[in-house]
Amino acid sequence: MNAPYDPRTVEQSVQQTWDAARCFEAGESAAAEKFYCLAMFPYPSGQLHMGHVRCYTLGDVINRYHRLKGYNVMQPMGWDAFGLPAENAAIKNGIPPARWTRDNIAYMRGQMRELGFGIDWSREFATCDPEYYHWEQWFFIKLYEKGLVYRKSSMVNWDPVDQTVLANEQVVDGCGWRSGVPVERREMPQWFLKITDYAEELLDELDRLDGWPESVKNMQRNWIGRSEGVEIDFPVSAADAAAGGDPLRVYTTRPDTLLGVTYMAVAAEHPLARQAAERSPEVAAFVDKCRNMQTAEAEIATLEKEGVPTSLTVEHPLTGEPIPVWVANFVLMEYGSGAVMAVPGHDQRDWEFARKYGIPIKQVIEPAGDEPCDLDAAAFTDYGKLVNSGEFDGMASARAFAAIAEALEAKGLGRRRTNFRLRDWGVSRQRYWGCPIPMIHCDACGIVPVPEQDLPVLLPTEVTFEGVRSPLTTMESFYRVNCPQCGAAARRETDTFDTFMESSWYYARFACPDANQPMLDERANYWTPVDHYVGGIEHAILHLLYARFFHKLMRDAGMINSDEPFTRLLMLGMVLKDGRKMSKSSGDAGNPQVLLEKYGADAVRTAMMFAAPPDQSFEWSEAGVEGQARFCRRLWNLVQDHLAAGDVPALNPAELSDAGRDLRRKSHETLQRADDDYGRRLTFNTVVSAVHELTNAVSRTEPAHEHDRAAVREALKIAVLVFSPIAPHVTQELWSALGERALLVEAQWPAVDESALVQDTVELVVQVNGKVRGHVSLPADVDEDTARSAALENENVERFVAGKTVRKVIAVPGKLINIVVS
RNA sequence: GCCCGGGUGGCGAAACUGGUAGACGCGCCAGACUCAAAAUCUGGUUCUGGAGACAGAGUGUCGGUUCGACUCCGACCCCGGGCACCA
Repeated sequence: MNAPYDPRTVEQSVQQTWDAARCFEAGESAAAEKFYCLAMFPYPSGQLHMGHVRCYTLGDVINRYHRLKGYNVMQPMGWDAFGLPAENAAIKNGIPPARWTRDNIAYMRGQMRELGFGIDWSREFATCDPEYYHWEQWFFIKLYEKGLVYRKSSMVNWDPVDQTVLANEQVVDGCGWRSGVPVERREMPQWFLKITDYAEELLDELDRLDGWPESVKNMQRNWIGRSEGVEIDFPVSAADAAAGGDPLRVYTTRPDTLLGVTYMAVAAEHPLARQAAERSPEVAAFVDKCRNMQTAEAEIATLEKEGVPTSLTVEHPLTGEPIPVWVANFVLMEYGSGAVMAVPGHDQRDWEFARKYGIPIKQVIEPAGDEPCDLDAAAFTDYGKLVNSGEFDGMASARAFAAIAEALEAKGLGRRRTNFRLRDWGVSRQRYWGCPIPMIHCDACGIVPVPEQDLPVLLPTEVTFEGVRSPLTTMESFYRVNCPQCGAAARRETDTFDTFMESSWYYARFACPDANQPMLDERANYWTPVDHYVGGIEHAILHLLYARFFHKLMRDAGMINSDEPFTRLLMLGMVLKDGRKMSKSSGDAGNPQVLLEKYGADAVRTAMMFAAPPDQSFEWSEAGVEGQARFCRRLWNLVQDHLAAGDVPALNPAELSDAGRDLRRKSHETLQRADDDYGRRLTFNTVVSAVHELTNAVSRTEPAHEHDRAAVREALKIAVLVFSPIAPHVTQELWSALGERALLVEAQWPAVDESALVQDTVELVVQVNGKVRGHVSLPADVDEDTARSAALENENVERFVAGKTVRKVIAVPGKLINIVVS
């Protein structure tokens, strides 16, 4: 290797070596501990952007580090291939989504190979492969049979541009996440997965996910949103009961304020509101207005709180007093029972509403301490002590909570209840490019699942688009079927699944991508859970929650024996360009291909790792790449110069000069520090710094003799090995140049030689009143008294101590001495 | 409004357990090599003063704890993310 460093040549040849040796093909083995390393698979949008480069480089660094540490590592890759952009491309350019997707995959796979990711390509699949979605359909039917799937007509978010239903989470600020236009509300029959059955477990298990960032767990906790409260029935007053007798049911987290209720508020869609509308034109007009407002879907949050009184009253469950019922626009039909008890004294929203409409405000809680409380200015919303509450007076809120709950339970008018904010997962999409929902609608038999032997329901790939609507809805060959039960003409479901379905279990399928009977086999239990999952912060809630849900579904179906899918989680910050998230529109600066051709994969990977710690968002700039290309070249030249100077003897620490010993200490410090940075801290930016420092130390070292040159060789080998997870190509080439015959990916991370870390002399900082005034060099095992007198003898220190009284001397062994004077 | 992060040179950042703030890199400046340029190498580079040794100031702001604070505590300002008529 006497040639000058040419990254493209080196990288191609090293990649061929890996391919020939099939280094990254993983198999189940009892010989070493398994390590499943996974980065979130990409949507095949066309080409990689810098966000992808960051994500998969981080994944690959973790992969390669764990190989060096002796694990049996598996790092797979696949494609989240269903989704809207393929359809949009088809509509725009007339290319069928399947072909567009396959072309993109081929191109992006090539880019990943060029970047040198150590991926087990034998496991690759795309979610649009029938062999994959076959099992998703199969599992959906199993869940249907278990009662975890249901069909419900419900209000949905309708995107008028994309002509499809959006999940709540796909609506951002009232607009579709892709189209950007305001969503409308429509009623439609939809398929739902009962994720709420698992709400409790999904929440509780977060406490045990020690390998997850606290911020992500918090986001999931908020999303699931557990609240502890009481469900209370307010009987309809006798005069109104004739119209239909069901009590008005509400849910509250503050039963301690029950005696402060002065009105009830129900949603416009609530049955009581409809009932009142029949009798009162004012109420009917208001209910109508609310519906229109929701259809227009403006900024709900800034909406003025409005309502109308009905002539209905209910009875207070404890006192029997009549309470007026209002229809209010701030009550959500979808949450709880669509009705609330209003306590204007102790809820700010209820307070504002009461002030606006002149409804009485009654104080039932007073501050336990000295907090201010002026019900003319605002509601008092803290917990406190009960007043004006009869037998409950004087109780603290917490005790009153229990006492009032018991009193209600005794009367049969209430019960304690845990509520969740989480809703069931609507999985139907009125789109073409997705997994067909394996159901058949028969006039006689109703819903009939597609029989197992007829799976998969294949998505036709030869289609033509007329407008945005799914071609399936007009494709007779697809939807005209005979009912599997009665044989009569029936209609196949033409909706497809939300693509979050595919990404909810792909990680398990990678363990056994060819499993046939059924979707997973015993290999899934060898590889899962994923030991380290890497991906973008934008998936902190939905994808991760759905995947956790699916894992539990697969566990309860007997296919998986763990509770959680991802043991350790690394959430990447975003790669920004001009302050915005990187995307296709970012132009050349965001195009890794240009950089790859100019500087090579090692430089691009290193620059990306060096730019910032992984969890931090940062603005990408090309400037750093050139610097890292320079560093690769320096390392290359350093190794060449070293080799050109001839052979070295076996390392003998006893023969080293001071310079040799210093270098050797630096080598082993680097090894120790990098091990911690790679394994525990996940700060790969500081690994790059550490390798730079070691390389600088080698450059500066002037070997006194051949023994020192042996220390230089050791330093170079450590630098190369430590650097290899980040820059795997150049390091492989240098590794073999340094005389190693086995591949670097098969090497073992060396143990730190503790004796090399020992220093005979240490430099102590001397401070006077906390300010650095000098340094003293002393033997490492110096006693404290000697250190003190040496510090006081320091010339510059003397100047600051002279004429003053030494009050105290603080000595931190091996670090510093602080002399306190006055 | 509530819940998380974060604020350090011209720039990206480091300082992990309270112990030399600015490692490492980018950029810039100077020098070497060169007819010249690029590349490469060497040195310098927080600010202010000083030829320099050195001194003073300095990690968003104000205050506190401590021999000693980027790090801990209290109040506040700003930036980013998440949630939000959730009863």
